[in-house]
Amino acid sequence: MDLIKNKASGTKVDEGKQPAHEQVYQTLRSQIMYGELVPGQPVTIQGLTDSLGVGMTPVREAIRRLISDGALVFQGNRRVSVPLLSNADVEQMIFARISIESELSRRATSAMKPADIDRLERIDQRLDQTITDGDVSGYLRLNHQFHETLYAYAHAPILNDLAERLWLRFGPSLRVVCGRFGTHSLPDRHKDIIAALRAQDAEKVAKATAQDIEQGMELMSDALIRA
Amino acid sequence: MDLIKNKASGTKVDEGKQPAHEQVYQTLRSQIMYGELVPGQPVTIQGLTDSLGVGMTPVREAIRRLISDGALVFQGNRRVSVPLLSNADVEQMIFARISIESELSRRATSAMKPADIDRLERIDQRLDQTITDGDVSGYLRLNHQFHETLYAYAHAPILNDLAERLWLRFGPSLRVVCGRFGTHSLPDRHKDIIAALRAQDAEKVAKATAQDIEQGMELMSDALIRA
DNA sequence: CAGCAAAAAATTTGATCATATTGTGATTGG
DNA sequence: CCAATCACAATATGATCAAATTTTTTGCTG
Repeated sequence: MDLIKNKASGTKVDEGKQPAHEQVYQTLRSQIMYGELVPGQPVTIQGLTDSLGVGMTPVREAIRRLISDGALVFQGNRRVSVPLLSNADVEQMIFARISIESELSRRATSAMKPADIDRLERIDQRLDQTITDGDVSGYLRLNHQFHETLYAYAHAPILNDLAERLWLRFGPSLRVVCGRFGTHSLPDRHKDIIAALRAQDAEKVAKATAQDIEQGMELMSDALIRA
Repeated sequence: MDLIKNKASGTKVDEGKQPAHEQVYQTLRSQIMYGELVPGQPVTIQGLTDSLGVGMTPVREAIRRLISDGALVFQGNRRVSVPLLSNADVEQMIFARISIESELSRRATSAMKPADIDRLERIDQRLDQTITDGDVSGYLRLNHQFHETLYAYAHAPILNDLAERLWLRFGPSLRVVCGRFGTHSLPDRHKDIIAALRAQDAEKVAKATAQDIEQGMELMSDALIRA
């Protein structure tokens, strides 16, 4: 009786102790974060109830959460869609990301032991592989994982939450950039970050993080102008 | 933006315009922001359906949004409550608020015309009245209105959104501080902000904003230690 | 008669509610 | 003190109603 026919997206929504609305949220969140939904694409409740095989209440709750996250936008007449970023939006995000995420990096530095830094480096190596392979989906996932892993050591849940919120907002647009330019032109200050972590130089870590963010976001800004 | 056409007769307020879940959200948000709910207080769905007179679906959606906002917290076993802040939380909020809101102030400076600054000053005068009256609720509302009005001139919706999110989080705890110490010891760098705005000195505006934030938040931090 | 525009019907989607089901905490008997 | 049971609150579904968009029909003009 638990068998739920899953239509499109390969993520199953059955099995697990978690309530359905939580699972729907995580599924959609992941799809948005890693650019499986195109900016501007409309999102309908009934479409999701069909494709995910759950009732409308869990879907509605998940959508409300995502709207609150800024991962989806309410288009006025009861329509919901994936956000399209303006240049002004990107500019504000650059400021906010640098402010918050540099601080997260700074705080993470002293908490990281050599083994932790090794773990981060292994993620970065896998990340390099996705770049040479031109694997956009893999790149988006591992790039996020790199930053997420680093920031976790800051033990600052509120700052982390603010950062996550920003990542959700630019996820779909970042995917578009990668689709346009490929993965080869993508920035990677991760080597600098790792080196500075090894040197226990918090300011250098923060600086390298800021540069990584700025490069990535400005690439996105450039791509938006052309779109 | 669509203009709403007025019905010719009876200008009775059209409450049915907004969907119920939106109204529930706004009601709860206001109650949380202005401290009508005590930190740690449990929030139940059924209690709200009874007291607000709506079905559970709108209530559920509103609660999910507020959890995503950080205005409510999910306590694991299906329990939802108003957040209790730790000292670490407050410390992170001080950093985030100063980063974001100083920048909002900085950006607002050049956009404000003398008449706009007058409007801000009138809000501050009413705020002073609430302080001398010991009117805690009025203080919380007008203090928020002062900052909200100022930040609106920055025309930076994403930064604004981050700031609002932070205000929602500390709202209930701020109320507790006021209840403990009264309104007389509350910080007010608003005069400095207004003076700097008149001088068109963006850096001074940002600095005064940072001081206003820091004083208020550290008062809160002190109160939390004793609690 | 053709083409455009406006109006009306139909379909799609969203909002709300009532109800069934499931899981959690409390209580009471062993 | 532990465990089986009970009561209640939360989760989830489908039905129902309302709103909006799309499609079809109709009427008018050139």
